[in-house]
Amino acid sequence: MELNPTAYVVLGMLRLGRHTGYEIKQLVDNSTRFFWAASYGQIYPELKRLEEAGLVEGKADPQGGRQRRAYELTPEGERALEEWLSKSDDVATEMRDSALLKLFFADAVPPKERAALAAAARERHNAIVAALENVHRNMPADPEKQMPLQVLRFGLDFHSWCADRFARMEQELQEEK
Amino acid sequence: MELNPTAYVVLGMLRLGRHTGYEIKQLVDNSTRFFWAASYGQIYPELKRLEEAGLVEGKADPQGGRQRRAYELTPEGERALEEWLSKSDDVATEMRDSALLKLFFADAVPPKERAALAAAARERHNAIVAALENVHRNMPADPEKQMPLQVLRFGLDFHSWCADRFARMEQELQEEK
DNA sequence: ACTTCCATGTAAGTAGTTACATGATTGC
DNA sequence: GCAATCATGTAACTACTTACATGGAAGT
Repeated sequence: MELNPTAYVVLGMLRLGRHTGYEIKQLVDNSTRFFWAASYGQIYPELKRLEEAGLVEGKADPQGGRQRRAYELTPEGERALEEWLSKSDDVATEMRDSALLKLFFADAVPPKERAALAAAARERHNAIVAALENVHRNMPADPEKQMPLQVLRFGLDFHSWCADRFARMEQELQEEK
Repeated sequence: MELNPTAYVVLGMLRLGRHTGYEIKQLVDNSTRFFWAASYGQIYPELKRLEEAGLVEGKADPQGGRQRRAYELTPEGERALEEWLSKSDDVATEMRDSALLKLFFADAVPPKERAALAAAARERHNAIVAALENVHRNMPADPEKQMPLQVLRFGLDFHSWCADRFARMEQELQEEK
């Protein structure tokens, strides 16, 4: 059975504990969204598909009069996740960066505007660094969650580097005007 | 009129000269694809839309018996491109990286496999560096194309940095097994 | 009372990929 | 003669976003 990466996001989050679709969305927004986002429009249908496939199991779990459906991994779901994690041959990186796209074509505008584009990109990455630092602060230390921390550190270094590199580009573009 | 970034890829490539849809695809594959890819399935319909909107103009330009349609920017197309380039408030970065996704959930697999994931990511970025160096070698020096060179240098630094950072993560993961 | 949060879901639309069909030209 | 390249295009599909509808609970 072929699952897409978003399905594994759901499986992965459920491996960390029993959760509702709503909670999965919160978890994604506080962690993987920086390299793999997911919306309700993906998560809820995906949960349904995964349940039909027998990889997760949902149970009604109302809180008071509020409807709620909590899911957990089945043994098959756990197996599917581990199998996917063990394949290191299909790792792919895709980027869609409109800042780099604009800079690429920016010979068409005056040098001042080129520098402004680089500055905007720098600011964006700085904002992400701030957001990640916030995530870091609110992250409970859990020996079972070493890898999320590793990836978070990667993300911090990554966006810091990008901010610096765009700052350098900005400088170079300012000098040549 | 609202255009998507892919439309601006087409406009931007046409600003560099008169081209066919086929040629635009080649240009994209040798340059922007690392931060903004585009397939024939996007390019040809986009050219049609842009022509209807009066931003590009296509003329039949057969080579022998082989049909061919070459496009160039209209003054309105040039204006639309410059206007887009002058807005630095809508620059967005989106990443979809299945390597980071796997690493994020990799507490579920033994340390050895975690290190293998980091190694695979490192290799991927090294391959991109090699590809970009190749692009660099085949790039003609043209004072009108300073920004493509700036962006190419950014890309080289970027993927080199990623390769190094994944190498470091790999080491850390090997030590803790 | 009002707002915010918890919670589930879907419909419509946009974006993008893949695979295919077609056919001429060039180089070996 | 054959493979690769030039060239145009579309149909089917997958992925993803946005906006909406619905309603209970908690906080202020």
